[in-house]
Amino acid sequence: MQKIPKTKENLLNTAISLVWRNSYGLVTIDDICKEAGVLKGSFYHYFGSKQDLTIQSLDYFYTSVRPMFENIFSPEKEPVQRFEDYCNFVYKSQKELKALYGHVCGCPYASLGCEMSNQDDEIKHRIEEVFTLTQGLFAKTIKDLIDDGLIDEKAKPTDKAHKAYTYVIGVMMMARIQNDLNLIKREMRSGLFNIIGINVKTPKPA
Amino acid sequence: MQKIPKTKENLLNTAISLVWRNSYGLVTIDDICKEAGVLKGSFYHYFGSKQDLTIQSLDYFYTSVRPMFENIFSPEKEPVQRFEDYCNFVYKSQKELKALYGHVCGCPYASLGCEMSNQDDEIKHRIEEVFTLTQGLFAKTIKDLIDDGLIDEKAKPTDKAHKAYTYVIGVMMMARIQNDLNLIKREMRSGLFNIIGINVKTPKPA
DNA sequence: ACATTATTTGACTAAATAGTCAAATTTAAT
DNA sequence: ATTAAATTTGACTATTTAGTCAAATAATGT
Repeated sequence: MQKIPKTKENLLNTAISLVWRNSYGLVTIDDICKEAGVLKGSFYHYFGSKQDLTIQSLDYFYTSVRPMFENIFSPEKEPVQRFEDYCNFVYKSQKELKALYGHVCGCPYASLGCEMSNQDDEIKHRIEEVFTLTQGLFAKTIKDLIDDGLIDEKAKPTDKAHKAYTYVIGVMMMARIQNDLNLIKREMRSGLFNIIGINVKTPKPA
Repeated sequence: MQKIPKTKENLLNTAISLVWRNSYGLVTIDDICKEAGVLKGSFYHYFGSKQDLTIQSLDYFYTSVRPMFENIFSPEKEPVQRFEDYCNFVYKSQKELKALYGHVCGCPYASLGCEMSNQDDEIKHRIEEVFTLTQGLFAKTIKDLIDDGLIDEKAKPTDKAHKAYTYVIGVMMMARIQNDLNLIKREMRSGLFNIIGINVKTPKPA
């Protein structure tokens, strides 16, 4: 873990924030510099282009997301609880973002991927990587549900995980497009549990 | 139905095509004019801005999509068949687009909505309208499934329709991001039928 | 045929944007 | 304290982009 210069980290965080709540195409290098309070020369000292910055942002962002996800999906927890925690985490994060920026921002990987993955293979590759890892966490949890006899094992865990994750991306998209936080509250957990086959009752308090 | 001048229609179609396969932010007015073989002066004769063009494109595009959807979801057909036809239609369209442009283009409303609906309320409004209408078609079909005794009626049709449509949007996003047509083939029908509660067997030949 | 309206042309401006660079400054190492 | 490396500064260029406009051309109605 090499330490990142302050200005560089500032630019990375600013880029993530701006692209997440707006879009890749709408955010210019000037925007990022202005918001970060950094001059253009400094930007080009650390990054070769917007594409370069974006790729480094994705890597940088994932280093902060990964440990959270591994905590949420920790195998030491009850599998149902992992999905509960996941839904709560997503809702809480999106609520914070909406409070900050006035918009439901959705999934940064899905939004960026939708816009950019048919333009840039490096971006595409990184996003697919995140998708694969997250689906892996889903699959492991579903496997544990089966092993615990909590759901029946008609479908393969990886298949269920894939469908469940696809649904989650759908919810995040709809919530962003319609700028509706309640969509996440109402539809994320219930739909996810439906697809996986968990008995849907009122959620346990976090 | 007033007739649209040739040049204007050309610009509308070009804009739809370019934005669909790339993105809103990446496509410039110059791009659209160049691709359409139209000079900028003509562009501004018909449209006031890119935003104006986009809104008119959405309206124009939906006039061609709507009758197709109403045919697919015609109440005279068996309800299961409607969903079969819907899946086949989506797959076929995306296959054609991929053959033309080399990319899975996904749902134009969802992609544009993701990028633009927190920037522009008029665009957002039109996209939500399409979503509402499509979910209505889903809900009607699900209601017919219940009436025919083909699925049990635990959940409300509108609720199921909403979850089903959310899943469809998820599939379209994943297919676009990963540029993978097979995702639509493999996951669209099976996931949709699962959520709705239709017995999933091998699809009937179209 | 004539007048009116719609459309097209192409050159134009102004602003935004990406990217460069040498010199000045700060930081870190010996 | 001195040197070397890293960082910052701010002014610079070139290109792209949105948008304007008056004149020329084409289409339409009478």
